[in-house]
Amino acid sequence: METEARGAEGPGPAGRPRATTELDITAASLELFDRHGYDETTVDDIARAAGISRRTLFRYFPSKHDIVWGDFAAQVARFRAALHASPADEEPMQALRRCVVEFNDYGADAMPELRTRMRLITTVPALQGHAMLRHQEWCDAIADFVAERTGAAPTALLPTVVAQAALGVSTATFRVWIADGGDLLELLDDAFGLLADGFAANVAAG
Amino acid sequence: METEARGAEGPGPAGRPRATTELDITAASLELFDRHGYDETTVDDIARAAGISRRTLFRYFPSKHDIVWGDFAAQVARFRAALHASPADEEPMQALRRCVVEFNDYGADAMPELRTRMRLITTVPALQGHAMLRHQEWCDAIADFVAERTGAAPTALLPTVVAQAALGVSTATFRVWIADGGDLLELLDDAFGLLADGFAANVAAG
DNA sequence: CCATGTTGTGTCACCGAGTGCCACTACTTT
DNA sequence: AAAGTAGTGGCACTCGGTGACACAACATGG
Repeated sequence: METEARGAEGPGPAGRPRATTELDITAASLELFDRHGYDETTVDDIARAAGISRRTLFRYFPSKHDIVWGDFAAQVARFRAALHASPADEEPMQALRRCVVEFNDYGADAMPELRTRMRLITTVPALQGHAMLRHQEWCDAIADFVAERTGAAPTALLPTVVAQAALGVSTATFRVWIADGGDLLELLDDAFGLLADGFAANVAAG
Repeated sequence: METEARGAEGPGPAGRPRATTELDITAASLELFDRHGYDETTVDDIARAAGISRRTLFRYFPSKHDIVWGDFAAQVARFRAALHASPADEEPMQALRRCVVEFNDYGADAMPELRTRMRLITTVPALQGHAMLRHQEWCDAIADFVAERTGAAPTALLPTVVAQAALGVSTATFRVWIADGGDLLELLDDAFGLLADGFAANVAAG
């Protein structure tokens, strides 16, 4: 694939070119998961669909769970950069709110795939569990941002609590979105508004 | 074990008596995990230490992950009852705060085992992931409570967001406690104070 | 054109978690 | 003593994941 795409950029790196890409594998997997279910799809099924061997598949992804996430690390890097680039006079919680909404704005084209991915992650138990691990990097980005803005250590109580709470809010919002539909970005904006203002004002006997 | 313990209560239920208890298995497992590590301890090791067969072990616990948690479902039931019994004139977020602190008050005797358990859950990746699944019941209890108090549906945005945020706050607090020590109940009280008041007031440029 | 280094791929063997099946065991009641 | 019931253990099997090794496909240098 490097071979055909390199064009005028000169020869690619030495060695045998890669036979596929992470994106191809993820696309093939989501197709299978969506049709037959996550647990019912074996790794051999995926490898066969992607046209590679089982062993090679595990060189592209460390586990079956990770296939669903694609290149999440790159997305987190983008999120981290956006947080860091927020203007100094913007309220931290408002900056967080804005960046989270932007982070989840993949455009209308990517929405169907995003829905499939999030439906799997929020409904399949094995993936629900794994989500926590994948989200940790995302959480760390928030904790670092809050630490930077407040002057606290990234591992102190306030930054970690804000980060984990933000994760919880995101998770809940995605779950509501998958179940009831609606506009994802609007829901996220509402939910993070609640978080910034504090729940006490909004959760009252009624 | 039922056999020796039934005493004057008459004969136990028909059939062969159980050879061990969940608590015995959990105790033996924590010992092994603490000494040799979670991943390094195989299910066969645990079964041998508990004096039962591998097959029987999986009749007591659905997975190796669940062994660490013991009878968590019973604890959640207790938590749910405490929330439901909170006085009607108590602010919901304050009731939640109080109940969470009480929920984690197992007394000084149980502290070493709690530390071991929570150290495993917060540091071993496989258990970190599984924790989300186990905590879901705990989250549902909160969502139901908030729904009850606010009149919203348990699956609406506000109750789910509060519940997930509360879970995130607890997770962060436990992580700080395991890493830095201190008084767990005090930390929880502080963290849930932040959550109730809202982060905006506490997270400001400084 | 051939030799060499480099990188990716496939095959094989293996381990650990988890499950279905079935015989057996230890208790109960009649 | 016979029948019923619930728990146990062994066996074989599936599936996810890993290490080792040979092989294939590219680059470069002679």
